[in-house]
Amino acid sequence: MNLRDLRYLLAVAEHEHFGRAARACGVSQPTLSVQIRKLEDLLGVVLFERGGKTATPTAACRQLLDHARSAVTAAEAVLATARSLRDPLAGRFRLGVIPTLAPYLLPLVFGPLREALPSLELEPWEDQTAALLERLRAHELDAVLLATDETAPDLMGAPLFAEPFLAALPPDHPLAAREAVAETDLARDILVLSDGHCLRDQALEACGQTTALGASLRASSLTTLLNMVAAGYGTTLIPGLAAGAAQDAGIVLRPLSTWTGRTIRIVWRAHFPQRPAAEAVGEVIARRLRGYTESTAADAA
Amino acid sequence: MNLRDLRYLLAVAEHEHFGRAARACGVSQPTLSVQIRKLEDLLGVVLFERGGKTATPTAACRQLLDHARSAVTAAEAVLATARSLRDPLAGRFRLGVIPTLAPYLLPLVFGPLREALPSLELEPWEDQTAALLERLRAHELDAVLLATDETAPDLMGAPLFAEPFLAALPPDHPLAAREAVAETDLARDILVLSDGHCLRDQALEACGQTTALGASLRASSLTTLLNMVAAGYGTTLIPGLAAGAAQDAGIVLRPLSTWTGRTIRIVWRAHFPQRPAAEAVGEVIARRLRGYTESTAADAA
DNA sequence: GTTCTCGATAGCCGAAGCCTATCGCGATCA
DNA sequence: TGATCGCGATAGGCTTCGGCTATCGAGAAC
Repeated sequence: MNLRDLRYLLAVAEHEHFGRAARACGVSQPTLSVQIRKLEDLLGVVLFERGGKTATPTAACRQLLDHARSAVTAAEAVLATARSLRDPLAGRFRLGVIPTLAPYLLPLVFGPLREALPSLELEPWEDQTAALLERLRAHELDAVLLATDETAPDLMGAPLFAEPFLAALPPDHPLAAREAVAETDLARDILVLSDGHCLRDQALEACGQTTALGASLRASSLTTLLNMVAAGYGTTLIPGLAAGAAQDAGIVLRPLSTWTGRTIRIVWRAHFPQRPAAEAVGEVIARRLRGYTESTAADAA
Repeated sequence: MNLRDLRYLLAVAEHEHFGRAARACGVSQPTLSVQIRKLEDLLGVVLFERGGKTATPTAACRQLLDHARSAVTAAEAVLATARSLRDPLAGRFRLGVIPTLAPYLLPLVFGPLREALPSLELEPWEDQTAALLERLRAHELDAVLLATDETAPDLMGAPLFAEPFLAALPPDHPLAAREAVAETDLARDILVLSDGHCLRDQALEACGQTTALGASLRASSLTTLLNMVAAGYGTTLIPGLAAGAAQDAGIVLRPLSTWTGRTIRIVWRAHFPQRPAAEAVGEVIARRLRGYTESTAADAA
């Protein structure tokens, strides 16, 4: 049985006339006659009483009409829904962002994203790199913003912008007197985030270290880390976008003597069909952050 | 778009695997791939993310699944309902019966009908001949039981049994002394039903008259007519099946000297598709009334 | 590197659906 | 009563579509 058959059935039942129903369906009258006959054979039920002038639905037919109608309308709902979903730049878009980036980047890009992609419903999700990738591979996220460079054959991505690291010092720290700071100078009393944050590893690596100060001084969030630095527990490296928050916390920022930083990338599954949306999101973010490196360096100076 | 396409869609969405979905649908994997691809083209929406190992429904797909499911289940409801309606001897059967027959015939045949046609839901409808035919032609009745012989090209029918007329007399009427009564003897003081009852015309015709006693003595129902006869207002002809009711009313019944009566027929529309049911109903009634003429004559004697 | 799995593609075949032309029946009208 | 009209059914031919088998190419696993 075919949806077409049901449409024919409904048309004949409505018009009580094969010719008019055929015209309404856009087919010839013989076509309709044959198909209705076939449907009657298939169902084993006479659907219409062909009188001299009219074709009247039988009692059996009338019991089938409701079901037929709901089948046809449901099928049309499929088409209608698909039509409204056709735009790849529309619909829900679940974007994962690492915690050392989200609070500082998202406020900058929400506006431009809403403007450029008005029908994309952006749903941010904040978690650490490994968790984000797991969710991405499980189709629970559509794309993620990462600061790491590893690649995988099942994933694709695009770099968006380079974010410099800045030295974050207590105001009374000896290094605060310098114009720029060498990473190795920080190594002595550097504080880092807890395990799992990519920034932890990157900061340690930049200073040429593999272990940090005592476990009791590992901060679980960048905000806490900044508060610890401001309180004089030590120094740290912060990502450039967090500069504003750091200064608000009363921290002195200094550029590093040699440029060091991380590259923010957007990453999606290689087979992700909404790839245009991911690329568009990336493009908007990249455009918003264009020329960001220089201005941040200027702010810090 | 086809119901088949929706079934395929549901299968792939459920199994998240083209090969297994194909096996579940009973088709080859290429068939499924092609049809899903076509559906995606038609809808303008990517339905599945084909990863290395699995095919995952996209967000858009998931929004379509409910509609697709309800379309498929509604279509299956059409088939299931049709299957349950397939028996032509099942379902509602609206039977019109004339008022001078219904109260006396129906009690006799309800039992046999229930027994012979257990899934036929008989709905009796009592009205005069003209009204019954109108409802029959309007598809508001499926068949009617009539006592008239006229035929029409759009109707078909079958005779069921012959019902004799009996002379109905007040107990003290002079004719009550005779063994049999001639119709013409009744003519003098015959009472008849009101306009519209076929029995009225038949009774008058039997007596060779065209007008009856004064209008004030036209009864609107056979029961009233019997009561009038019992009260001595006059005589009448009653159909044989009403003999019991007449005797209960205290009326003397006599057979007519020459057999006179009416033939009860069942009539349905020429194109009526449930004709087997109409014929079966007629057959059951005819069988129940077989040999009825003689026994009634015996009762009256 | 080899093998296995999975989905996509190619090429062919039969069924199904649609069309036009025509028929047959019944109703209507002259 | 015969001609005409309207309606649904039927016949024959064409095209499309959905199905199959065989095969390919990509990616994962051994």
